[in-house]
Amino acid sequence: MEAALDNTSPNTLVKVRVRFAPSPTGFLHIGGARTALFNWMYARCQGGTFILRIEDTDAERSKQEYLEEILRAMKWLGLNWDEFYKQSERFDIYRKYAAQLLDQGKAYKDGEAVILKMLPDQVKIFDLIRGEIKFDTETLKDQVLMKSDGTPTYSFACVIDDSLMEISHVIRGEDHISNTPKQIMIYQALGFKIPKFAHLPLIMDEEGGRMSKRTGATAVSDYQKEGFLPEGIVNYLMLLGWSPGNNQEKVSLEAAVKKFSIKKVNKAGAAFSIEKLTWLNTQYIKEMPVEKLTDLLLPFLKAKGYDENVDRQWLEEVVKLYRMRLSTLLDFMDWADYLFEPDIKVTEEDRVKYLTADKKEWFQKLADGLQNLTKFDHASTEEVFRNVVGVLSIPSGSLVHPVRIALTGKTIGPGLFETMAVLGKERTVKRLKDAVS
RNA sequence: GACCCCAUCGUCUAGCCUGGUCAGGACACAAGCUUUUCAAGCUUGCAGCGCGGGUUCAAAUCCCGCUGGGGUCGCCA
Repeated sequence: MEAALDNTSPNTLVKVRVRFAPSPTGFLHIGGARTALFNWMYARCQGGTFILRIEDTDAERSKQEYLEEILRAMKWLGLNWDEFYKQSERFDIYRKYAAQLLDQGKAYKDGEAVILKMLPDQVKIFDLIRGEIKFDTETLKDQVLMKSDGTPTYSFACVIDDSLMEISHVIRGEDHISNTPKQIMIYQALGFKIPKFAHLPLIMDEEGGRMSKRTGATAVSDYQKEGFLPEGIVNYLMLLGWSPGNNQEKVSLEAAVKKFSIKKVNKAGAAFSIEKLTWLNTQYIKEMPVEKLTDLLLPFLKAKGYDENVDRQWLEEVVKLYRMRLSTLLDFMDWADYLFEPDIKVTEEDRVKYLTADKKEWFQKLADGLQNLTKFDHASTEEVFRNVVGVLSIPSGSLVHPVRIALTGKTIGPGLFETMAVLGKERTVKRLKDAVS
């Protein structure tokens, strides 16, 4: 159905086969993840095949560590692949075709290198997103196909693999547009069928410049470490250059696949906004079941050096208390530090403002009342608190804030009585007594 | 510099193909409500078709130019 629409010759129904072809010379970049995502969505919405092809022809720069990192990030994002190839295992194939072009006189040797003669031509490529793009190959230099060391160049290996793997649509970043005419010449020399192309707009940094580590995190793994959820990242990335329509912003991968259309992808580059990503992440955290959220938080607790083997039920109570105010998983560590650290941290400013000498008596009264409780929950602690406030004839606010500081070290946070409940009687009483010296 | 791509609120976008809807939504920002604080939530507000020519009764939408931005010019991928 849709497959026929994306095809220039409507009579032949082409099976959709797309690929994401990262080079393991670095971590999976957020821009690479977007390219992978769009390829994945196109494959899935067309009932096609998504291929992961590792372009590791450069033995010097390719690292096993990076390869593993890329695979891990792809899985984490939920971008599963149907077929997997490594170019380093296919060198014989590239050599064979290089020899063929040499035999046919279409390429020549320069030392050990094999070079393709460029013929003056007008090439047109059909881009699903941009329409027809015309190039004049006259200005193109002869292209190196095989390097002196016997390994193929990017374009040569790419063309051969795309052909042999029967890639129907080459979906890649806009930075590859200028490579396309060169590759077309290789397709033609080889007598291969030319696939359709779709060049995605580039992702820019917040200022509209080129995305780099200088202006923010670029590796998918960095965002994971910062506590972003794959759902949030994927959702944000798909919104960069595409819209599901109906004014929808929050869209799951499954829902997006149902609506995806490569032709609706924008042509203009998009600036990456960490704030919108963060907002989406907040939405996913809020709707996440407490149990699952708690699971996801455990590795962060461990990384922070906090004891992750605490009572599970208690931990879930804490998570419940903070889940509505988390933008990232990492935020939880800041909120809940007072529950894991032996001592609270109070700024000098807050100490002077809230923990004044006159609070000593108030805190003592409150501590005494709380000490007598057998059941230490929201209702019972509040009852004691109201009582103390009544006896002292002070507005409750004048005690609430100092107490929050004394217990958590923070001026902000959830309701005071829920806070007391998770802190527990022993620590609550102790911190009240120790607060003012 | 050459070649190529692009252009709607500060940002992401809908609308453009098949001209005629107060140019719609979201993030951010501001205000209000709520409230023991901070968030969250709800309500409201602010803000845009880069410029200049055409074509047309009518242009964000079609055409041309300009300007601006981006990309590529490796025996890296």
